[in-house]
Amino acid sequence: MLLKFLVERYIRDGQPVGSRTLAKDSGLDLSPATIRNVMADLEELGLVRSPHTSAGRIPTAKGYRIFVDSLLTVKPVQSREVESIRQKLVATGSTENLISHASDMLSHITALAGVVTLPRRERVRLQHIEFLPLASRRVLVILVVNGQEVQNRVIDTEREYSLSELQRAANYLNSEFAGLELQEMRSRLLESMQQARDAMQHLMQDAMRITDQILDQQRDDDYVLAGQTNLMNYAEMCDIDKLRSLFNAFNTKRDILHILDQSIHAEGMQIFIGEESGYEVLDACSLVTAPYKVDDEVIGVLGVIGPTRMAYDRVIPIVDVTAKVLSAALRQD
Amino acid sequence: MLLKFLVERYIRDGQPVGSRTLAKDSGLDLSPATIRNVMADLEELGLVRSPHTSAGRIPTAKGYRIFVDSLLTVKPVQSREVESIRQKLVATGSTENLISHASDMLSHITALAGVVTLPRRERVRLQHIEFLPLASRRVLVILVVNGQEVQNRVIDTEREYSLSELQRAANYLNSEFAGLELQEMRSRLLESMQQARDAMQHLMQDAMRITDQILDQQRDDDYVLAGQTNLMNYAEMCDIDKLRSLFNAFNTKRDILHILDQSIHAEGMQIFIGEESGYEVLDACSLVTAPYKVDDEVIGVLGVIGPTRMAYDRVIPIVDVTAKVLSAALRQD
DNA sequence: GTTAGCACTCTGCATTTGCGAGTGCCAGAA
DNA sequence: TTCTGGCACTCGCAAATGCAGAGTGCTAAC
Repeated sequence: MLLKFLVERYIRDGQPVGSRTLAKDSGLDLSPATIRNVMADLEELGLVRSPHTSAGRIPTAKGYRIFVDSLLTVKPVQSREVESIRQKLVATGSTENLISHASDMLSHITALAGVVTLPRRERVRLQHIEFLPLASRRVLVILVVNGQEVQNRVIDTEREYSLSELQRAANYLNSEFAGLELQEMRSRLLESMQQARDAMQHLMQDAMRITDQILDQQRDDDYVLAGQTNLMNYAEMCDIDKLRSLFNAFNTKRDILHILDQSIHAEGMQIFIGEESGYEVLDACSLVTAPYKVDDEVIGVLGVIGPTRMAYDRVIPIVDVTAKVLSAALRQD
Repeated sequence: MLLKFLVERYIRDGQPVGSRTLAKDSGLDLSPATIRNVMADLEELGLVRSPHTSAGRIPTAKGYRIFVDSLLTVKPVQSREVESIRQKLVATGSTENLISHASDMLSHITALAGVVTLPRRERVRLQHIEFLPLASRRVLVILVVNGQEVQNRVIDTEREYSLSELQRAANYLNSEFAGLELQEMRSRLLESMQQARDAMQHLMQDAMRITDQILDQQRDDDYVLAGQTNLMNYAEMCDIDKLRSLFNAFNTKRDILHILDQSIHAEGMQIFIGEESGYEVLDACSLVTAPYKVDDEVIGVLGVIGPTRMAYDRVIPIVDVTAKVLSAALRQD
């Protein structure tokens, strides 16, 4: 297929590619004229376009799509790259560092921007809860969930609680609910509160509010971005206005998260090319993502953002293995 | 002083300013020719320079310096702006959010990039400590310090501890050291360990390692940046290479932190103009900073980064009040 | 179906040209 | 002494021009 060579060539050096170069370089033994005819067909199909009448053709998003879906032969990842990813990640301690290192690795190896969402676990398992009195009527709640994640919130309580009251409450919750999921705890707590209304009523309500907050927060999650500046290297980004709105989108996070959200639900790798994402700022960009999981449950997604003209054959497997390595690293702890 | 009008004019519209415009617009009743003579003098003093023979003059860093030091008349901050800062910050809960909101406000109001270092308290006061067993020989240590800051670390212990052992240890530490500074705790702990060597020996050692870590971490601090994209609006930033290295510096943080560090030690506001900062990436930038404090102790610094050609008369007071408001907001909790 | 050839179009680049803004300097006025 | 008007000069910028190169579409022949 001629499209393949055209896309490869364009990816390689970013210039519109014409019939002559293609004839010489593609290995196919065809004259420029024939190629011109074929290219005219491709243009009619909407797979390529010419930026102006007498320049070569460049692939459209649709063209890239076909290329990626059916023409692409991926390059296996250098085993030494895999090793460097693995080592970097395995050595890392906390979950948060793990995520940001993964993002770094992605951006370094691909020379694009790396992005990794924070892991979101469907099942948040309470391990330990602790109330600590601050000033009057303010209580610090510390929650340990999922092994070693610590969350904390300050709540304003309705009345003042003594230290021993708080301890009793915490003891109760710990003995009763440790090991359970927050969801579960929430409903059971609600139940038992309806039966007996005791002095802790309000405090328990507050505790519930916190669990709600935490469950909520799990939802509107976040991501870690690295190597944005890599994107400035690409010629198609020379337009400062485009660049600004892209960076703004990175900061706002909302739109980007929305796209990443789509790929977390679709099992397997996902590739958004140019305008496919539906967001104007990403028109000139592609996004290659792969979900990562723990215990066979998808808990996040990682990937890279770069110009549509990225080296898919190299990037795709890199994203893939990084997801696998990250999954493995997360399982460990 | 003529320099004043020149700088003001240049700040206003970014064009090299010539003798004619200055003669007409400065209010001084002088002919262009006179002004030309004066400007020649200024150039000799190194306060202005002409980008090429027949363009007007633009201020040098030295020129800006004199301008801000002795010629500047600051505009009082709009009281409604002060109010919006105050409201935004007072409504905020956690310290971390406070910092990032402050940064946001700075960047919004000035239309430059806002930067705020995380507060670093010399005295870290232990409020509560808690050990939680994870897997075998791994213990999660939760430290509450300074009112409501929660820190946590996982440590690998030498041997396995039972839940009750851990609780005893925590109880001991809490009853003995709560309210003390970590430094103090550290030395006392060391002392008592040399006297009696008990079963907890190792655990205590580990606890101490943690306090060390936390004290360390206080040192290599961090900052929150907002509105970087604002900088892309300025003509002097059109050069994509400059822009990239600037953004890289933002990401690396090291150099920026170093500069911010200088201003944390210098009481009062600090202004770095262009190459004064000593870092090449900031050649075309100025940095206006003010320290913020709690209980009369400087614990951080905030400011804005923008082109040398920024509206100092507006920016300086804004940075000033933001520092004050942030200080006040931090005192509250 | 493929190829060669031809006329045509468009861009990129360098060169030229003119204009305007601004300067430096000098001689004369206050 | 200090300021001003005038004049020649210098540059940069922008528009105009011309040219070479790359690429196309089309048609006619293989």
